[in-house]
Amino acid sequence: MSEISKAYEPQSVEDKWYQFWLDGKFFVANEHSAKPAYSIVIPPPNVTGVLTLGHVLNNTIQDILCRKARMEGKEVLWLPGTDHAGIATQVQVERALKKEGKIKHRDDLGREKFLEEVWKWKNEKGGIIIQQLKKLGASCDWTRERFTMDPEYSRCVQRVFVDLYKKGLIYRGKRMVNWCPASLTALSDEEVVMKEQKSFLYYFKVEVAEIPGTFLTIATTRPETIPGDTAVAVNPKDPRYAHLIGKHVVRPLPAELPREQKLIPIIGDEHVDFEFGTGVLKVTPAHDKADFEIGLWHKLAAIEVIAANGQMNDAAGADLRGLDRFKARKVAVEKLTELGALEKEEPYTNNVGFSERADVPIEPRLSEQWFLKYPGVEASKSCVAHEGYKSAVNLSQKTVRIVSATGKEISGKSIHDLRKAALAYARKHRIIGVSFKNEDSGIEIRVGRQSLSHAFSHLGVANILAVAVLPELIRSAVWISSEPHEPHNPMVKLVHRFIAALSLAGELHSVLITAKEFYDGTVLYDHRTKKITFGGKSLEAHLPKEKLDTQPAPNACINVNNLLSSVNVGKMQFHPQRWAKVYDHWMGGLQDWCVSRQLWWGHRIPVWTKHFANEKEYWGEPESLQDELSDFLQMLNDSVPSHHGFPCVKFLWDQQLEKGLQEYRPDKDGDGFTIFIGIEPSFSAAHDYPLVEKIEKAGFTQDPDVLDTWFSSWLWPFATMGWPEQTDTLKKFYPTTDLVTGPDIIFFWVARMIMAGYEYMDELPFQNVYFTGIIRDKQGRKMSKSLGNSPDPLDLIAKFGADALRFGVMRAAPLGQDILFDEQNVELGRNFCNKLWNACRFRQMVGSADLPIQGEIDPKFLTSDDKWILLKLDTAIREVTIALNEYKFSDATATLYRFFWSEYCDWYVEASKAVLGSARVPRADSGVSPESSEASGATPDAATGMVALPENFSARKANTLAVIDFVLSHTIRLFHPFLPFITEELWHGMGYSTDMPDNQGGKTIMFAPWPKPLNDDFKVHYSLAASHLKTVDLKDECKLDEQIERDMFGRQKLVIEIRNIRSQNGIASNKKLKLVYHGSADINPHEKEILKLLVGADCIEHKFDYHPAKGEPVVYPSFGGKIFIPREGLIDVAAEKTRLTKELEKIESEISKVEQKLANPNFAQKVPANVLEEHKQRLVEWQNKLAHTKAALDAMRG
RNA sequence: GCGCGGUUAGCUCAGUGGUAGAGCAUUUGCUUCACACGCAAGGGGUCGCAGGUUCAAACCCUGCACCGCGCACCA
Repeated sequence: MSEISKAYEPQSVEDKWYQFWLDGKFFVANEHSAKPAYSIVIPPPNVTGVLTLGHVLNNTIQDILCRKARMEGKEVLWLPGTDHAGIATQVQVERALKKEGKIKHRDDLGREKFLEEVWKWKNEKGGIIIQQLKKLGASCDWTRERFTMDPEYSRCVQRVFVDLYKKGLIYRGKRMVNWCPASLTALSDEEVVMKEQKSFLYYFKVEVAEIPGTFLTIATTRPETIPGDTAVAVNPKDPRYAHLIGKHVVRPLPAELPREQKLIPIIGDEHVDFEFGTGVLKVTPAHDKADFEIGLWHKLAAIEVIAANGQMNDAAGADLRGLDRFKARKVAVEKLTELGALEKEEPYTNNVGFSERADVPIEPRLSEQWFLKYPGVEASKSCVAHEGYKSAVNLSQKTVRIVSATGKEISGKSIHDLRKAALAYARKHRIIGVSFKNEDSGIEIRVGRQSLSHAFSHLGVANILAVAVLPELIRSAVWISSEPHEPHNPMVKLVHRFIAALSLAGELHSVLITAKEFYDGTVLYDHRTKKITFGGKSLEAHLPKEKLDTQPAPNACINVNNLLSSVNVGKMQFHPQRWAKVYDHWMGGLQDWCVSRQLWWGHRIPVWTKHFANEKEYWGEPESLQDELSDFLQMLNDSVPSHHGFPCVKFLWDQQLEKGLQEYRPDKDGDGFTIFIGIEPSFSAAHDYPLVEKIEKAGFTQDPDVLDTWFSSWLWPFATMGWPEQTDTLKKFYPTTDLVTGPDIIFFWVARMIMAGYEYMDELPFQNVYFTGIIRDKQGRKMSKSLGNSPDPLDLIAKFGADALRFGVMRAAPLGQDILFDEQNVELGRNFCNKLWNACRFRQMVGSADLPIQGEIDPKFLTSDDKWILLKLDTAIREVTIALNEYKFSDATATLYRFFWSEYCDWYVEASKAVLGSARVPRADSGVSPESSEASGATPDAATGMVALPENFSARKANTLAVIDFVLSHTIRLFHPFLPFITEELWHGMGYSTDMPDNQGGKTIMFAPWPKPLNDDFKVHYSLAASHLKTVDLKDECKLDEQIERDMFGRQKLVIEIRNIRSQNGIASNKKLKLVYHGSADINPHEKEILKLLVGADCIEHKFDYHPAKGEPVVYPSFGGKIFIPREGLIDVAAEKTRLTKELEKIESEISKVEQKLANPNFAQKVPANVLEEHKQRLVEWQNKLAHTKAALDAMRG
């Protein structure tokens, strides 16, 4: 830092240091290191994406965590990479090609050519976001960068696909799927977003065929699907229509069909809500999920009337054929009107599913797809910790350790022991819990892995209805299980019975049940209000009143929570924890995942198929096929290294699609069947492999579909580390430590990674998940390209610097809240960097060449300011460390800001100028008046009138510099995770790196030790504490740090008061004051110098006897005496009077507040002693002030 | 419908029962020898509403209102 510019210029240092870090290989993780591991896998951004503020937030957090971990001596792996983002990328490239005029549709190029274009695009744009992350300072191990379509990664994806098939979890099925007519692909449920739509509800009538002249009126939002209706459904309990079941109606469309072809049955189905519309439902099995179910049940035909592209097909009839589905809706309404069938239409608001990507309404469509039943579900369900227990539950090896929320630890030899303890506890306290075993609903409350009945049977307790559970245990030992797909009505009934049972038992008084199967509805009995609520509503809504009347008098409280099925319980922490509930809810209602996509860009499904028209055709084939395959098998075994661990070939076959669905196959092709051959990794990716060639020669073709992008993303934590081999990287860094991501992909990604982790690594993929907020603009709107409200982070970096951007975003990002982004945040970050820069610049300027950097601090010369700032540093280190451990990044930045700016710069540095800035500094330890030059031991220079340097001056100055260096070298390290660039620059520039060992900060601040709170030895040595805390008797000895704090606080109050008087009296800031101190002994000379400096006085004259002018302002220092502030010329008596009167009012109001409290007899009686004392003390202080202020006012009158 | 957040200064937000806080914005005064990307001093709040518990409530309990989000949905 030889050339120090006045302002920090980030542009001139950032690139330099990033290159320095890369050159030094400081980001590279060593899997053979002996250091403890810390790892994060990056949520891979879309390969063709550009950096957004969301990425900035996300990756800054990860970088902070990684950099702190490095400084703590951990071996850090931050594994970066990108995602191929199937649909997004394909759409993007397609659009670009169209724009370039290369194609009108992707079919123009064909699959192979189109994919070439995508790869080209990827190779051109793929690096952009990576470069941008580097600009931000991200300390990723770039040598390990991965892409989800890297050959090795693809092999993992294929391997998993085949493996899951073999486990029976992947199947092919003809199902209702969410079809996107724009991208022409199926979507998973998660890719569909519901949007409210204003539309119309159309009422049209149909004639009952068997009873001419009788009409049914049907309400629908989708008249265009009428040609696809194959039934009309009514509720069999509906008296209006029940008698019509079994008869038929005439479907109005397509109008041109003969009447007999339009007869559809009237069926009875419980699903029909007779409150809604007219109570008559049209059933369109081919275009509605619910109707499909009804169709299955009643064996109805399905007529597809909407084609894949969203246009009506031939079956829709002459009027609608070829029309877009929305145009068709209008036309259908016109047609109904024309036929006289339309009765009315009314405005109606309903929710319609939209394709998240293409933003068009999805079409439920019958289609043959690959589905996955999720693996690893059981372990995944319970692994996320909930509020209430601290996660230290370990049921393995039959030993149990549970730490309750209260910190109380319960230990037992086994779950069994705990149950016994629970029972004993319950007997003693006569507390009752309840277990249900309900065969009908399959609902059971269990303890541990066993049902309660089983668990307690050996104790002779039969038909357990009531079982006691230790309150601390309940949260972790009881859960209610049921089939996730069961309708939850029986559960609710059960809860009612539960409450009734408790009520009758007359023992249990407050119950809180939380079970995911109840959608976390709660049952709560409040003993104060004597009210029970369930799911937020009063119990009256659920239970007959007479049951409530039996409620006993309350005196106990029990919590019952769902939980614990395995050793994984609570091992993973979500931050903030509330997302655990969202996760649980989703896990509780898992639906099979449609994993195939009708796209080109992605992992092509490694399955080859051939359809056989009949058995003969089939039997003609297999021998040769078998022979060929066994040849290849042999060949592959020879050529593939055995440790690879992949079985080479596996038949996948499926003689029939799901039987029940046959009727819905659009291509009724007789009794044919299909053989599927799944090919495992290493081969499917490369088509020139002979195996594939042979298979294809035999007439098999590869499934044209690709896998959902998330089907590759969910393997990210281990597929990036060399899985399926047990690599050293995996051994060292899996499970990863933290995952940082947005809550919007909790289902898409987080939950699925957890399941994959358990399935393939037998272990959770990460220990902590931090969910960031969503970045919004100042008005709270989501950032979006169309709104143009998303600033380019690179522009911000160019304007303010990467550190400023990081700091600004972190400061504005409280845990778990959305962030309203404003450029002012970044400006604040920039200002802060500048402050840091200048504070260091100040240190450079006051130092001199002959003084060492980071000299030893000599306790002998330590002033109270020095001690104070060291204690504040200690506090800051503690606060920042705690905040980071709790993922409270905005708290950490707030602490750093406060400490550095308000405490260090505003007070400490300013005061230190008394020592550093002027030569006329007397000895602090002399204890004599500096105004008397004889006493100070220095003689005035005859020529200048200046006092010569006391002998020990340079030692004192050096000591102050040493304290400054101590504080700065710690502060810079505390800042490093947040502000990597400027801190590296300062670390070297200030010379703090020179004393450090190479691997601990000598080369780079990245490995400098993370500051630790000052220890007792340090504090005692420097008189920051009276003695080691454990030995000190607090009663006798006033704690030193408290004394230091008090003194400093007193001085700050005094300084502020004098400054205030200056300001209120209109004394210009640049005008030096001449103060008078009136007291029995003069102020400590060192203190006096500082006071002069801080309030802008050129002298404080000590007088034993002083008669102030009328209205002369006066302040009362905490160390006694009075300080007068004389004004040359006229005193503005009125202004001073106003000031004092105002102050008086405030004092009086405070006094009355405290007095009122103290006057309350209950207060003195019930309040804790220390609080009482505090209040009394406060009263005394205010009363003192009152006296002073009154005196001052009096003086003004007199 | 169910659930989850939120409601504190003009704005963005801290604040887990004991004297209402920060940053920004704003007003005033300062080219004070680190920093005008700065220094100093001020002004500004019945803590969404209503009850309850408590000696004491922004904080705990109950209800309500409004804002945001998620899930599930009836055509």
